[in-house]
Amino acid sequence: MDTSAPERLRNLPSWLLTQTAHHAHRLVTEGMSEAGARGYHYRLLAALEESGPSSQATLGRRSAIHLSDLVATINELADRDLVSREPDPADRRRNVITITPAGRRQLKRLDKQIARIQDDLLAPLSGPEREQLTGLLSRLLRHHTQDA
Amino acid sequence: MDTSAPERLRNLPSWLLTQTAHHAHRLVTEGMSEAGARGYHYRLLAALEESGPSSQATLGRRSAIHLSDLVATINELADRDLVSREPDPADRRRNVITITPAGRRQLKRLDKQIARIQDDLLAPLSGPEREQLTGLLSRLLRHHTQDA
DNA sequence: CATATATCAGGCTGACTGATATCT
DNA sequence: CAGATATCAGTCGGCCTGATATAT
Repeated sequence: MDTSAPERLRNLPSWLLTQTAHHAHRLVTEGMSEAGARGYHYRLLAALEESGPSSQATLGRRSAIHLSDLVATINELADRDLVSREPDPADRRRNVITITPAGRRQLKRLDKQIARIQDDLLAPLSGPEREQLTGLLSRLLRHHTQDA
Repeated sequence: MDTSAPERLRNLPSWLLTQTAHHAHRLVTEGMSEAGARGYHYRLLAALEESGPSSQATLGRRSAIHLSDLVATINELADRDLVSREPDPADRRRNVITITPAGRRQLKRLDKQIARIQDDLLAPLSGPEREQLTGLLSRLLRHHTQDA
């Protein structure tokens, strides 16, 4: 993961993207693990806090986590009492997932870690450059998620 | 992998990076698999063609592929006769890996796929914007690979 | 002796496929 | 019945750790 890679790759957008993303991912993973969490936990807790108690299916859509992975992620969070999983009396196919007070506290910790990480990640860029970058990436993401 | 994700994430650089990288990775994987290859094959063939026959250790450094994965990757390429693996008479610890004529032809095909993919990936951006993006990403990558 | 090289077994996260049972 | 929901088992690429055998 160190040396400078074949010449062909050095200015290749797909290469630059995946490599920088790898560093971003590494930083996030490290930051999350300092709080005993991982990426999926943050995404799930954030989705829960923003949208309120939800079924797992809804939560999967909102957190962009695959349903089959959601089960395990909720298990992990429920084991730590950061979320609760209750059967929905109104529709017995569903579970209602709710963030607990401890979950909100954990989310706050993770929010702080995440903010710190952005700064590490973007360290070499000026304020306007950071906005340029996020603007360009947003447009790419929109393009590739909308039409596919 | 579809809907719009928690609000917190939508403008988060680490999120934007990993998500766009995921699309990039998907496009590359699809493009490579149309030619019966995968990402590591391209990186390895490119490193080999650019630097000539090499030991596996050297190749690992040049292709940024982990030594433990190199073994399997070379196996796959050697099975298809795209590279050859010969013991080095000068240093019997080493294997000399060489790209074959078929390997060069395959590399050319992959080069074309990769070029096409960059265009898909960056479709919504203008020429100057593409340069902005690669410039910013290059600086990030340099920063995070140098000092760590 | 330490070092370099190649190999193997295995783990991890994130994303995904497919099968199944249950309920609406 | 079709459709939604939750679950479980397993795959995959990319990246990584650690152990081992061999040669320098």
